[in-house]
Amino acid sequence: MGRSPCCEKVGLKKGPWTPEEDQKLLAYIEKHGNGSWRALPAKAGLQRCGKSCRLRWTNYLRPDIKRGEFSLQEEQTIIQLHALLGNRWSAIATHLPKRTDNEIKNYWNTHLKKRLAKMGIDPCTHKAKSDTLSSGDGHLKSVANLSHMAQWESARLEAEARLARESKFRAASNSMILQQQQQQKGSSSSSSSTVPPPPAPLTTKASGLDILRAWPGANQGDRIDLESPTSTLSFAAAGVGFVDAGAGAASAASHQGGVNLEPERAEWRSLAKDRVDSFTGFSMEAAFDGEAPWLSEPYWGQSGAGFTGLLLGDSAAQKASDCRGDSYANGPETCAQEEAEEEEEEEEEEELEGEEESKNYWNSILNSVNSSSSSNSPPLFYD
DNA sequence: AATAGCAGCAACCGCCCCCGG
DNA sequence: GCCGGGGGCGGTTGCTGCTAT
Repeated sequence: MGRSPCCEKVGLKKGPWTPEEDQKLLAYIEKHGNGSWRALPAKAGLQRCGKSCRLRWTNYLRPDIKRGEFSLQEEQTIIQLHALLGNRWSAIATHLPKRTDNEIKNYWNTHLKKRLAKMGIDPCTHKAKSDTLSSGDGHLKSVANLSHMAQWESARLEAEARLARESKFRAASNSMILQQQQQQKGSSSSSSSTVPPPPAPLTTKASGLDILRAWPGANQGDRIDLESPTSTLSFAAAGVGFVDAGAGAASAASHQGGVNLEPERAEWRSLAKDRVDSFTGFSMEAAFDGEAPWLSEPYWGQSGAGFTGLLLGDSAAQKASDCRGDSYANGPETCAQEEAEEEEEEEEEEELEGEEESKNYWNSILNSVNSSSSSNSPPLFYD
Protein backbone atom coordinates (compact mmCIF):
# COMPACT_ATOMS: atom_id res chain seq x y z
CA MET A 1 0.00 0.00 0.00
CA GLY A 2 1.17 3.46 -0.79
CA ARG A 3 1.16 6.42 1.47
CA SER A 4 -2.15 7.79 2.53
CA PRO A 5 -3.00 10.97 0.68
CA CYS A 6 -2.14 14.20 2.41
CA CYS A 7 -5.82 14.89 2.87
CA GLU A 8 -9.24 13.59 2.05
CA LYS A 9 -9.53 14.12 -1.67
CA VAL A 10 -13.30 13.78 -1.73
CA GLY A 11 -15.14 17.05 -1.91
CA LEU A 12 -12.02 19.12 -2.20
CA LYS A 13 -11.79 21.72 -4.89
CA LYS A 14 -9.08 21.49 -7.51
CA GLY A 15 -7.93 23.67 -10.32
CA PRO A 16 -7.41 27.40 -10.51
CA TRP A 17 -7.89 29.48 -7.44
CA THR A 18 -10.62 32.08 -7.32
CA PRO A 19 -10.02 35.57 -5.93
CA GLU A 20 -12.30 34.71 -3.03
CA GLU A 21 -10.19 31.71 -2.13
CA ASP A 22 -7.03 33.79 -2.39
CA GLN A 23 -8.62 36.35 -0.12
CA LYS A 24 -9.51 33.74 2.46
CA LEU A 25 -6.06 32.22 2.41
CA LEU A 26 -4.35 35.59 2.62
CA ALA A 27 -6.58 36.73 5.44
CA TYR A 28 -5.95 33.58 7.40
CA ILE A 29 -2.19 33.67 6.95
CA GLU A 30 -2.04 37.37 7.80
CA LYS A 31 -3.85 36.61 11.00
CA HIS A 32 -2.30 33.32 12.04
CA GLY A 33 0.81 32.96 9.94
CA ASN A 34 1.55 30.01 7.72
CA GLY A 35 2.45 26.48 8.68
CA SER A 36 0.31 23.51 9.70
CA TRP A 37 -0.88 23.34 6.16
CA ARG A 38 -2.92 20.24 6.69
CA ALA A 39 -5.13 21.92 9.21
CA LEU A 40 -5.13 25.30 7.53
CA PRO A 41 -7.85 24.81 4.88
CA ALA A 42 -10.48 23.84 7.41
CA LYS A 43 -9.56 26.71 9.69
CA ALA A 44 -9.49 29.16 6.82
CA GLY A 45 -12.78 27.89 5.45
CA LEU A 46 -11.29 26.58 2.23
CA GLN A 47 -12.34 23.45 0.38
CA ARG A 48 -8.76 22.81 -0.61
CA CYS A 49 -6.01 20.39 0.15
CA GLY A 50 -3.40 21.75 2.52
CA LYS A 51 -0.75 21.14 -0.05
CA SER A 52 -2.65 23.16 -2.56
CA CYS A 53 -2.84 26.03 -0.08
CA ARG A 54 0.86 25.87 0.57
CA LEU A 55 1.64 25.91 -3.12
CA ARG A 56 -0.71 28.78 -3.76
CA TRP A 57 0.91 30.73 -0.97
CA THR A 58 4.54 30.00 -1.80
CA ASN A 59 4.19 30.36 -5.55
CA TYR A 60 1.70 33.15 -5.86
CA LEU A 61 0.35 34.93 -2.83
CA ARG A 62 3.51 35.49 -0.81
CA PRO A 63 4.13 39.22 -0.65
CA ASP A 64 7.86 38.98 -1.34
CA ILE A 65 7.48 37.50 -4.79
CA LYS A 66 8.76 39.29 -7.83
CA ARG A 67 6.75 38.54 -10.92
CA GLY A 68 7.23 39.28 -14.57
CA GLU A 69 10.16 39.19 -16.93
CA PHE A 70 13.45 37.71 -15.86
CA SER A 71 16.39 40.07 -16.16
CA LEU A 72 19.51 39.13 -18.06
CA GLN A 73 21.34 38.81 -14.78
CA GLU A 74 18.69 36.43 -13.52
CA GLU A 75 18.79 34.39 -16.70
CA GLN A 76 22.54 34.12 -16.48
CA THR A 77 22.35 33.09 -12.87
CA ILE A 78 19.79 30.41 -13.64
CA ILE A 79 21.80 28.95 -16.48
CA GLN A 80 24.99 28.93 -14.53
CA LEU A 81 23.49 27.55 -11.38
CA HIS A 82 21.71 24.91 -13.41
CA ALA A 83 25.05 23.89 -14.82
CA LEU A 84 26.29 23.41 -11.29
CA LEU A 85 23.21 22.12 -9.52
CA GLY A 86 21.08 20.53 -12.20
CA ASN A 87 17.32 20.51 -11.71
CA ARG A 88 17.49 21.48 -8.09
CA TRP A 89 15.18 24.40 -8.46
CA SER A 90 14.82 25.19 -4.81
CA ALA A 91 18.59 25.46 -4.46
CA ILE A 92 18.72 27.66 -7.53
CA ALA A 93 15.88 29.76 -6.17
CA THR A 94 17.86 30.57 -3.03
CA HIS A 95 20.24 32.50 -5.28
CA LEU A 96 17.43 34.39 -6.96
CA PRO A 97 15.70 36.48 -4.34
CA LYS A 98 11.96 36.91 -4.82
CA ARG A 99 11.72 34.19 -7.43
CA THR A 100 10.05 30.89 -6.68
CA ASP A 101 11.43 27.53 -7.62
CA ASN A 102 8.31 26.85 -9.64
CA GLU A 103 8.72 30.03 -11.62
CA ILE A 104 12.37 29.31 -12.26
CA LYS A 105 11.56 25.76 -13.28
CA ASN A 106 8.89 26.96 -15.69
CA TYR A 107 11.16 29.60 -17.12
CA TRP A 108 13.89 27.08 -17.64
CA ASN A 109 11.61 24.58 -19.33
CA THR A 110 9.88 27.08 -21.57
CA HIS A 111 12.65 29.50 -22.45
CA LEU A 112 16.20 28.72 -21.44
CA LYS A 113 16.21 25.03 -22.22
CA LYS A 114 15.00 25.66 -25.73
CA ARG A 115 17.47 28.46 -26.27
CA LEU A 116 20.34 26.25 -25.18
CA ALA A 117 19.16 23.43 -27.41
CA LYS A 118 18.86 25.84 -30.32
CA MET A 119 22.46 26.80 -29.83
CA GLY A 120 23.54 23.21 -29.91
CA ILE A 121 24.20 23.03 -26.21
CA ASP A 122 22.91 20.09 -24.32
CA PRO A 123 20.73 21.63 -21.59
CA CYS A 124 21.48 18.70 -19.31
CA THR A 125 25.23 18.71 -19.47
CA HIS A 126 25.72 22.33 -20.58
CA LYS A 127 28.24 21.13 -23.10
CA ALA A 128 28.28 21.65 -26.80
CA LYS A 129 26.64 18.58 -28.25
CA SER A 130 29.74 17.80 -30.32
CA ASP A 131 31.69 17.57 -27.09
CA THR A 132 29.88 14.46 -26.13
CA LEU A 133 31.21 12.75 -29.20
CA SER A 134 34.82 13.65 -28.67
CA SER A 135 37.11 10.95 -27.54
CA GLY A 136 39.26 10.91 -24.46
CA ASP A 137 42.08 13.40 -24.51
CA GLY A 138 43.55 16.09 -22.36
CA HIS A 139 40.55 18.29 -22.79
CA LEU A 140 38.17 15.60 -21.71
CA LYS A 141 40.28 15.03 -18.68
CA SER A 142 40.01 18.70 -17.89
CA VAL A 143 36.29 18.65 -18.35
CA ALA A 144 36.14 15.68 -16.02
CA ASN A 145 38.08 17.65 -13.46
CA LEU A 146 35.66 20.53 -13.80
CA SER A 147 32.72 18.20 -13.42
CA HIS A 148 34.29 16.92 -10.28
CA MET A 149 34.69 20.43 -9.05
CA ALA A 150 31.10 21.13 -9.98
CA GLN A 151 29.94 18.19 -7.91
CA TRP A 152 31.91 19.33 -4.97
CA GLU A 153 30.77 22.89 -5.41
CA SER A 154 27.24 21.64 -5.74
CA ALA A 155 27.37 19.94 -2.39
CA ARG A 156 28.82 23.02 -0.85
CA LEU A 157 26.23 25.28 -2.42
CA GLU A 158 23.58 23.17 -0.86
CA ALA A 159 25.11 23.66 2.55
CA GLU A 160 25.41 27.35 1.90
CA ALA A 161 21.80 27.55 0.82
CA ARG A 162 20.92 26.17 4.21
CA LEU A 163 23.09 28.78 5.85
CA ALA A 164 21.45 31.44 3.74
CA ARG A 165 18.04 30.38 4.96
CA GLU A 166 19.24 30.47 8.53
CA SER A 167 20.75 33.86 7.90
CA LYS A 168 17.46 35.11 6.51
CA PHE A 169 15.77 33.91 9.64
CA ARG A 170 18.35 35.63 11.78
CA ALA A 171 18.09 38.77 9.71
CA ALA A 172 14.35 38.74 10.16
CA SER A 173 14.75 38.32 13.89
CA ASN A 174 17.32 41.09 14.01
CA SER A 175 15.18 43.47 12.05
CA MET A 176 12.24 42.68 14.28
CA ILE A 177 14.35 43.56 17.28
CA LEU A 178 15.49 46.71 15.55
CA GLN A 179 11.92 47.58 14.71
CA GLN A 180 10.93 47.17 18.30
CA GLN A 181 13.83 49.34 19.38
CA GLN A 182 12.83 51.87 16.78
CA GLN A 183 9.28 51.87 18.00
CA GLN A 184 10.45 52.38 21.53
CA LYS A 185 12.62 55.26 20.39
CA GLY A 186 9.82 56.62 18.27
CA SER A 187 7.48 56.70 21.22
CA SER A 188 10.01 58.62 23.27
CA SER A 189 11.04 61.08 20.57
CA SER A 190 9.09 63.20 18.12
CA SER A 191 11.10 62.10 15.11
CA SER A 192 8.84 61.26 12.15
CA SER A 193 11.40 60.32 9.58
CA THR A 194 10.00 58.29 6.70
CA VAL A 195 13.33 56.65 6.11
CA PRO A 196 13.12 53.02 7.20
CA PRO A 197 15.60 51.84 9.78
CA PRO A 198 18.82 50.44 8.38
CA PRO A 199 19.04 46.69 8.14
CA ALA A 200 20.35 44.75 11.04
CA PRO A 201 24.08 45.22 11.40
CA LEU A 202 25.11 41.84 10.15
CA THR A 203 28.69 41.46 9.23
CA THR A 204 29.55 39.53 6.14
CA LYS A 205 32.48 37.35 6.83
CA ALA A 206 32.97 36.03 3.37
CA SER A 207 30.79 35.87 0.37
CA GLY A 208 32.76 34.15 -2.33
CA LEU A 209 32.08 30.67 -3.58
CA ASP A 210 35.28 30.36 -5.41
CA ILE A 211 36.40 26.81 -5.21
CA LEU A 212 39.52 27.72 -7.07
CA ARG A 213 40.40 30.80 -5.16
CA ALA A 214 40.29 29.00 -1.88
CA TRP A 215 42.60 26.26 -0.86
CA PRO A 216 43.14 24.94 2.60
CA GLY A 217 46.32 25.59 4.41
CA ALA A 218 47.44 28.47 2.27
CA ASN A 219 48.92 31.09 4.50
CA GLN A 220 47.42 34.17 2.91
CA GLY A 221 47.10 36.52 5.81
CA ASP A 222 43.43 37.23 6.47
CA ARG A 223 42.09 33.87 5.58
CA ILE A 224 38.90 32.59 7.10
CA ASP A 225 38.38 28.92 7.45
CA LEU A 226 34.79 27.99 6.93
CA GLU A 227 35.13 24.79 8.88
CA SER A 228 32.34 23.24 6.94
CA PRO A 229 32.05 19.48 7.24
CA THR A 230 31.78 19.22 3.50
CA SER A 231 34.31 21.83 2.71
CA THR A 232 37.79 22.72 3.77
CA LEU A 233 37.57 25.92 1.88
CA SER A 234 38.95 29.13 3.14
CA PHE A 235 38.63 32.58 1.73
CA ALA A 236 40.97 35.45 1.26
CA ALA A 237 39.17 38.23 3.03
CA ALA A 238 41.17 40.73 1.05
CA GLY A 239 39.48 39.42 -2.04
CA VAL A 240 42.50 38.57 -4.13
CA GLY A 241 41.98 35.26 -5.80
CA PHE A 242 44.47 33.23 -7.67
CA VAL A 243 42.17 32.11 -10.40
CA ASP A 244 39.27 34.38 -9.81
CA ALA A 245 38.84 34.74 -13.51
CA GLY A 246 36.72 37.60 -14.72
CA ALA A 247 35.47 38.87 -11.42
CA GLY A 248 38.92 38.54 -9.94
CA ALA A 249 40.60 40.16 -12.86
CA ALA A 250 38.04 42.91 -12.90
CA SER A 251 38.30 43.51 -9.21
CA ALA A 252 42.03 43.34 -9.42
CA ALA A 253 41.95 46.03 -12.05
CA SER A 254 39.36 48.23 -10.44
CA HIS A 255 40.08 47.76 -6.79
CA GLN A 256 43.74 47.16 -6.75
CA GLY A 257 44.72 49.69 -9.34
CA GLY A 258 46.58 47.23 -11.50
CA VAL A 259 48.61 45.68 -8.75
CA ASN A 260 50.78 42.92 -10.08
CA LEU A 261 49.24 39.72 -8.84
CA GLU A 262 51.87 37.47 -10.30
CA PRO A 263 53.70 36.75 -7.04
CA GLU A 264 50.53 35.63 -5.40
CA ARG A 265 49.60 33.47 -8.35
CA ALA A 266 53.03 31.92 -8.22
CA GLU A 267 52.63 31.25 -4.55
CA TRP A 268 49.26 29.67 -5.16
CA ARG A 269 50.64 27.69 -7.99
CA SER A 270 53.41 26.23 -5.90
CA LEU A 271 51.01 25.43 -3.10
CA ALA A 272 48.53 23.87 -5.44
CA LYS A 273 51.12 21.72 -7.09
CA ASP A 274 51.52 19.76 -3.90
CA ARG A 275 47.87 19.19 -3.37
CA VAL A 276 45.40 16.67 -4.49
CA ASP A 277 42.02 17.04 -2.94
CA SER A 278 41.55 13.89 -0.95
CA PHE A 279 37.81 14.33 -0.99
CA THR A 280 37.19 14.75 -4.67
CA GLY A 281 40.39 13.55 -6.17
CA PHE A 282 40.56 16.76 -8.11
CA SER A 283 44.16 17.53 -8.87
CA MET A 284 45.23 21.12 -8.72
CA GLU A 285 48.47 20.10 -10.26
CA ALA A 286 46.62 18.78 -13.25
CA ALA A 287 44.68 21.97 -13.46
CA PHE A 288 47.83 24.02 -13.64
CA ASP A 289 50.10 21.86 -15.69
CA GLY A 290 48.70 22.75 -19.05
CA GLU A 291 45.70 20.50 -18.76
CA ALA A 292 43.43 23.35 -17.87
CA PRO A 293 44.89 26.32 -19.68
CA TRP A 294 41.75 28.40 -19.14
CA LEU A 295 42.94 28.79 -15.59
CA SER A 296 45.86 30.75 -16.91
CA GLU A 297 46.27 34.33 -18.00
CA PRO A 298 44.51 34.44 -21.40
CA TYR A 299 41.29 33.22 -19.88
CA TRP A 300 41.23 35.70 -17.06
CA GLY A 301 38.73 38.48 -17.33
CA GLN A 302 36.29 36.68 -19.53
CA SER A 303 33.37 36.64 -17.22
CA GLY A 304 30.21 36.11 -19.18
CA ALA A 305 32.09 34.87 -22.17
CA GLY A 306 31.41 31.54 -23.74
CA PHE A 307 28.04 29.94 -24.28
CA THR A 308 26.28 31.94 -21.66
CA GLY A 309 27.41 35.20 -23.14
CA LEU A 310 26.20 34.15 -26.55
CA LEU A 311 23.01 32.79 -25.15
CA LEU A 312 22.16 35.97 -23.40
CA GLY A 313 22.12 37.82 -26.64
CA ASP A 314 25.36 39.70 -26.66
CA SER A 315 24.48 41.36 -29.93
CA ALA A 316 28.01 42.31 -30.77
CA ALA A 317 29.22 38.81 -30.24
CA GLN A 318 26.23 37.52 -32.13
CA LYS A 319 27.00 39.73 -35.09
CA ALA A 320 30.59 38.70 -35.02
CA SER A 321 29.68 35.06 -35.00
CA ASP A 322 26.98 35.48 -37.64
CA CYS A 323 29.24 37.31 -39.99
CA ARG A 324 32.55 38.82 -39.24
CA GLY A 325 33.88 42.26 -39.96
CA ASP A 326 33.02 44.40 -42.97
CA SER A 327 31.02 41.77 -44.77
CA TYR A 328 28.31 42.32 -42.23
CA ALA A 329 27.91 45.87 -43.43
CA ASN A 330 27.89 44.73 -47.05
CA GLY A 331 24.60 42.92 -46.74
CA PRO A 332 23.51 39.35 -46.16
CA GLU A 333 24.42 38.04 -49.59
CA THR A 334 28.03 39.13 -49.46
CA CYS A 335 28.04 37.89 -45.97
CA ALA A 336 26.80 34.48 -47.03
CA GLN A 337 29.35 34.25 -49.83
CA GLU A 338 32.19 35.10 -47.57
CA GLU A 339 30.86 32.74 -45.01
CA ALA A 340 31.00 29.94 -47.54
CA GLU A 341 34.58 30.80 -48.36
CA GLU A 342 35.51 30.76 -44.75
CA GLU A 343 33.57 27.62 -44.04
CA GLU A 344 36.50 25.30 -44.36
CA GLU A 345 38.68 27.47 -42.21
CA GLU A 346 35.93 27.83 -39.67
CA GLU A 347 35.45 24.13 -39.41
CA GLU A 348 39.03 23.77 -38.39
CA GLU A 349 38.68 26.59 -35.91
CA GLU A 350 35.40 25.27 -34.60
CA GLU A 351 36.94 22.44 -32.71
CA LEU A 352 39.39 24.71 -30.97
CA GLU A 353 36.72 27.31 -30.30
CA GLY A 354 34.46 24.65 -28.90
CA GLU A 355 37.11 23.71 -26.45
CA GLU A 356 37.77 27.30 -25.48
CA GLU A 357 34.09 28.10 -25.18
CA SER A 358 33.62 25.11 -22.96
CA LYS A 359 36.44 26.24 -20.76
CA ASN A 360 35.19 29.81 -20.69
CA TYR A 361 31.73 28.55 -19.96
CA TRP A 362 32.78 26.68 -16.84
CA ASN A 363 34.95 29.55 -15.79
CA SER A 364 32.02 31.86 -16.25
CA ILE A 365 29.80 29.57 -14.20
CA LEU A 366 32.12 29.58 -11.26
CA ASN A 367 32.59 33.33 -11.49
CA SER A 368 28.94 34.05 -11.76
CA VAL A 369 28.14 31.96 -8.75
CA ASN A 370 30.75 33.92 -6.89
CA SER A 371 29.45 37.27 -7.95
CA SER A 372 25.81 36.36 -7.61
CA SER A 373 26.40 35.11 -4.15
CA SER A 374 27.79 38.45 -3.19
CA SER A 375 25.40 40.69 -5.06
CA ASN A 376 22.09 38.96 -5.61
CA SER A 377 21.88 36.64 -2.74
CA PRO A 378 21.61 37.23 0.90
CA PRO A 379 24.98 37.25 2.60
CA LEU A 380 25.98 33.71 3.29
CA PHE A 381 27.98 34.04 6.44
CA TYR A 382 27.43 36.19 9.42
CA ASP A 383 29.21 36.66 12.67
C1' DA B 1 -14.16 33.80 -39.08
C1' DA B 2 -12.97 29.29 -37.62
C1' DT B 3 -9.78 26.21 -35.98
C1' DA B 4 -5.57 23.73 -35.25
C1' DG B 5 -1.15 24.13 -33.18
C1' DC B 6 1.81 26.02 -29.91
C1' DA B 7 3.70 28.33 -25.85
C1' DG B 8 3.39 29.74 -21.19
C1' DC B 9 2.24 28.99 -16.69
C1' DA B 10 -0.48 27.63 -12.57
C1' DA B 11 -1.48 23.73 -10.22
C1' DC B 12 -1.38 18.80 -9.20
C1' DC B 13 0.87 14.40 -8.14
C1' DG B 14 3.87 11.39 -6.07
C1' DC B 15 8.22 10.63 -4.04
C1' DC B 16 11.46 11.78 -0.54
C1' DC B 17 13.36 13.71 3.66
C1' DC B 18 13.09 15.34 8.26
C1' DC B 19 11.53 15.30 12.76
C1' DG B 20 8.97 14.06 16.76
C1' DG B 21 6.90 10.34 19.41
C1' DG C 1 16.09 2.28 16.00
C1' DC C 2 11.52 2.41 14.00
C1' DC C 3 7.39 4.51 12.40
C1' DG C 4 4.22 7.88 10.82
C1' DG C 5 2.95 12.60 9.77
C1' DG C 6 4.10 16.96 7.77
C1' DG C 7 6.22 19.47 4.52
C1' DG C 8 9.40 20.18 0.53
C1' DC C 9 10.78 19.20 -4.05
C1' DG C 10 10.84 18.00 -8.91
C1' DG C 11 8.25 16.18 -12.77
C1' DT C 12 4.15 16.44 -15.23
C1' DT C 13 -0.41 17.87 -16.62
C1' DG C 14 -3.92 20.60 -18.32
C1' DC C 15 -5.96 25.07 -19.00
C1' DT C 16 -5.68 29.47 -21.35
C1' DG C 17 -4.38 32.75 -24.59
C1' DC C 18 -1.93 33.74 -28.77
C1' DT C 19 -0.55 32.87 -33.56
C1' DA C 20 -0.61 30.78 -38.01
C1' DT C 21 -3.24 28.70 -41.58
